Amino acid sequence: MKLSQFYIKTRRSMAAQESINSYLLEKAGFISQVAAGVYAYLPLATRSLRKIEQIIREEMNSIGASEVVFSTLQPKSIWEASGRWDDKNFREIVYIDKESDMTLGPTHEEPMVIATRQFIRSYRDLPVNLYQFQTKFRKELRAKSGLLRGREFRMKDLYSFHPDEKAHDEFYEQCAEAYTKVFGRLGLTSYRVKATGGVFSNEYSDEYQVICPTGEDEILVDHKSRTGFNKEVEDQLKESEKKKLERVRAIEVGNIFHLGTKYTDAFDVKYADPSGKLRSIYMGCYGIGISRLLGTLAELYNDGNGLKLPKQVAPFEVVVIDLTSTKTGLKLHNELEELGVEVLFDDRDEPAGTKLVDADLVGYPIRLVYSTKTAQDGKIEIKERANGKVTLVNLEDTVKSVQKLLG
RNA sequence: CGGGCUGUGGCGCAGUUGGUAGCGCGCGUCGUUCGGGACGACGAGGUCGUGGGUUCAAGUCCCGCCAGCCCGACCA
Repeated sequence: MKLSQFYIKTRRSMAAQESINSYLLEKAGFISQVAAGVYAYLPLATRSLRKIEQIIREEMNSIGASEVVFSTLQPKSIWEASGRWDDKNFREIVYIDKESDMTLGPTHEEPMVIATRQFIRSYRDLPVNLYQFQTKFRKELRAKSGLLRGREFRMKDLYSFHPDEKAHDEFYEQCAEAYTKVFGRLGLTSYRVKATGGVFSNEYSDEYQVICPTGEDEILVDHKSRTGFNKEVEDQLKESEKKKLERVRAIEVGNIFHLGTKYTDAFDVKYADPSGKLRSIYMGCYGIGISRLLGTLAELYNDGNGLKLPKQVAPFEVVVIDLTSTKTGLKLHNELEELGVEVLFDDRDEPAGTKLVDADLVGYPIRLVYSTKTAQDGKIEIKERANGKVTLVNLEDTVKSVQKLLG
């Protein structure tokens, strides 16, 4: 891909911002703010979000879930049926258009139950595991911290339906393992943290938290087992238990809930067991904040010069900068692209400094610079963004070296 | 929803005791440059968030509203 044909607009001057993730993502041209807690995802962010979603997609598919795309617009009747329409706490966070009696979906328990109930009549129809990538809307009283708490945000939400509690718990654990894998693949160390169920569930929930000093949650963790407790439930711990835990700030990147039969019973959905007896359906829901993950990664992977996103989520793997008047850089780019490497060629008519500064800002994991200096010895410079390591390799070995670095 | 701060060319900002708006970057043209956001010359670009009010005169003073940021409360 040539940079001139791809929309990357980095910013030279930016107002100082408290939030590192929105400052850097906006400066590097990933996002553009629309309103408090509302951002447009520009081409760079779009590519990163896709890569994050693909990793999640693979892990969700591997535990037997099917991807769907449900509607964002939801009629009032959906909420009335479950009784949530009259739940004041819940209603306060929902964008409602009173004229059409429609809402912008803040979550999808109800639509999932409604869409599946006619097909879940027998134990043979269970389990059902559906997930989607969706934009959610919630009236945050105070949007803040860039992508970490928005009023509009990307989310992966999975809903599962099971014949009994035991079956649900088994899937719940499978999903928990999948979540640990997802965050690991993204380059994050996640902690499974006990928390209250909030307005969604009367039971406990498990949150997936990533330690980050700028996070808004306070949790108590055990590093060895990668587990912990949210501050909101700490008074239920014994002093001796608390002593063993470290208190840290963190960002909640995912969570999983036991919903029990709350929603299925509300809609009176039952299935027939082998003896023909009608039974309640057990449900769970499992969320991952996609846009929040991008914010978290930006928050953790950066330095004074810009972003350092891990290669599995960086918008491109390699950038090629040719400071000579030859076609060497372009040819290299073409060759890498042929091989399936996500490579960008900076073909702008800009001074060297601009290209180098932008490369650091966007944070391409691998930067190739070909210049008259390196050309003298028939070499090219390879720089790794993550550790700043610079090596000079023979021009003909470039592709091999890049592939080695990309693993 | 309470408290604080801030709204001025595209972006970042300055604007004194009220006197009719300026700087840097970016942008356009030309030339010189080319390994860390180059340099020179010329040029384009602003109803100062918004609605009232005070005044001969308001970017500047007063009041309301809106928006953004931060703290708190709240929050899958």
